[in-house]
Amino acid sequence: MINITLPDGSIKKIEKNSTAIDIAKSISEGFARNVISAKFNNEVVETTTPLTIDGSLVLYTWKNKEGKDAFWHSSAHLMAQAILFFYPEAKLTIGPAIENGFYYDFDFGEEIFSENDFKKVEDKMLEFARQKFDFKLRTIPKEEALDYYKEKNNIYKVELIEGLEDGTISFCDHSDFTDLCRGGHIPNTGFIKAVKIMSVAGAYWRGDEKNKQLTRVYGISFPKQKELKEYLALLEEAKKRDHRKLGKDLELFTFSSKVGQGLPLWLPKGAALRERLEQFLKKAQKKAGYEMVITPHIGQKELYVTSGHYAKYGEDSFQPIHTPKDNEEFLLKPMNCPHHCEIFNTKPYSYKDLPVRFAEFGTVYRYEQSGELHGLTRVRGFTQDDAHIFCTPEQLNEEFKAVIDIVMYVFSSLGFENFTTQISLRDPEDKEKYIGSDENWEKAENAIIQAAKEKGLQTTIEYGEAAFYGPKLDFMVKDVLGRSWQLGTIQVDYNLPERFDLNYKGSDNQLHRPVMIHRAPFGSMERFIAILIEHTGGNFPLWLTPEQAILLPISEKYEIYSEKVLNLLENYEIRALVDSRNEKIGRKIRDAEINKIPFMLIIGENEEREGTISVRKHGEGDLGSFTIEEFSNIIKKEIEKTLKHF
RNA sequence: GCCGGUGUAGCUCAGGGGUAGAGCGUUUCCUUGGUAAGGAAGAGGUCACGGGUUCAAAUCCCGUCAUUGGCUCCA
Repeated sequence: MINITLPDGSIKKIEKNSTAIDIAKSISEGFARNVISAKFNNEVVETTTPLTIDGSLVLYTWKNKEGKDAFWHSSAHLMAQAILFFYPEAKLTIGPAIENGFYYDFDFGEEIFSENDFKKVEDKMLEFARQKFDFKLRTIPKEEALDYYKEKNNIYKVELIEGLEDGTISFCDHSDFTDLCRGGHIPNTGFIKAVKIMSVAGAYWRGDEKNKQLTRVYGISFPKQKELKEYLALLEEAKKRDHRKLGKDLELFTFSSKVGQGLPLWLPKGAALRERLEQFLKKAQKKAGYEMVITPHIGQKELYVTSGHYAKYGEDSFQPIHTPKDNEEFLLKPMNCPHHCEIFNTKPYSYKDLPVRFAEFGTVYRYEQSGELHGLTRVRGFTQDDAHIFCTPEQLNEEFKAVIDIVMYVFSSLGFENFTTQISLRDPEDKEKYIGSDENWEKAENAIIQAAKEKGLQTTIEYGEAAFYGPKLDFMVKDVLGRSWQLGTIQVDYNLPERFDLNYKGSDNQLHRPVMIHRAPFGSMERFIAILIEHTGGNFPLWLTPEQAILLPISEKYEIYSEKVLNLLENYEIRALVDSRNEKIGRKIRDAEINKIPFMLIIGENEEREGTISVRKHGEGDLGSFTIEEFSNIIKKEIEKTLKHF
């Protein structure tokens, strides 16, 4: 007998060689039918693995993340089986579960696998699934494993096995399919009731561009057909909030192939919205002691040689602009920091002058690979809400925390609650990618970790995500399709001050190096607005939205009164417009609702007589009649709810 | 940059080797109305661009551009 401890602390005495499923059955038959994955002593085991020693066991169902992982990973095996059925020569590589579903990377050789092939693979997967093949894990000697894949000419599996310890190598079999696999499967294929191949894409072997490109097939599967339907419906809903679609519908921005890819054109409504965002931040920054500066869009190549940007990105940037005169080379600015360093350099500073904070909405240009461009979230020309703080080492901690406060203020004012904070550090394995001394890097990294801790931020640490000149604290937010984007960023930099030979005079009458903080709460106006569109679904906060109200006269007879109301609203600084189309009121309301205008003001005989407006709120309905002044108070109060003072 | 997909009216999309289609929008006229679509008539397209195959190409093939799902990259 062995003792198995369950998560609630209870201990089950059971026969040696019992399995996770056996233990689940001893709890309840119904529960056992739903158990699809298990962890024993904190390691993933098969639900059919015989347990031979005392230990703690956690059982998982579809409702747990661990259960889903096992389900989807097993589905990847099933998909590989189906694909081998049609493409026996395809070579297997890896097939993990991911956040939503799974993928499997294949080397199809000369064959092309495309969308047209999805249906037959799905059907074959379901056909196999229904046969309820058990997933069986077996450990085999390294030599045997290598021979098996060498025989099949599968260099990928051979490479994987060569990196493994003998004795830890296992294969998973189901039906006639077998695959190198470390385990974590559902009991049998019968649990998989619904499958969908989502997409196909190229993916480099081991994520390295220099390696061969494999074909990655993405799929998702569910224990019930209904859940698949719901998932697909959810995806459809998400697509409706896509900023590229809403940006077009709401006339915020556009692109022109004549202007060039990745170069957004802001339409009047979008430009006005962006302007309001800028004013909002400028106001907060002014209170926080920032000074605005303005710098040109180009700079001499030499500037970027000094900063180190040229050595790092020169080849992969927009190439230098040449003037009619010989030997003059200018670069489109990819960053504002070198310009700001030169502003700092225009006069001597005492420690009493610091910190100095230069802010600029600086438009920068970066040559992003064409395949990377994406709506407003990844573009070639964009505007950073940039600022650089030059301070003494002693001031660094306080300054950094003050910047965190601004970022949090920005995020809360715009209703971003689902963000994560990530500390991006150097890749300790690849220090060549970065400039500066180990000592300074350590100081900078510790400064960020310390400040984030003092501010109580729940951070994750990502190695290799730092900028080449310094580590960062990044604020990450997801878009509608679940992709993660960096918005706000705060960076500590000991390197550029050195490269630009920045200094200040200390109380000891000696020259010292300032520390530099780069920061952008929005990140870029383009990306921030893109994510804001997706998070709000186009229903922007009232203070930001293009039109706050629309006047809907019942008929032409009330147009004069409507114009009068419009003027009054303007006096209260309410952004409004009139729908004077020859349409019935129902139609005007419908269109205003679709256009996501927060308030609809209906104007007819009664209102003209009483000197009022009938107010209808977007998504909510009729609120009743109000005077213009009362209505302006409604707007004012609603704005105050979201827009706090910094 | 790489691997797939897509490109037809302002928008959303159907079609597909032989006269270019729908809904919405837009224009004009009728209607003057009370909280999510009033009626009628009209205008609108070198089917992304350039080559090729063919008696004939929007349709098939090749290339380019743009766009899109990934990969790589992201100062």
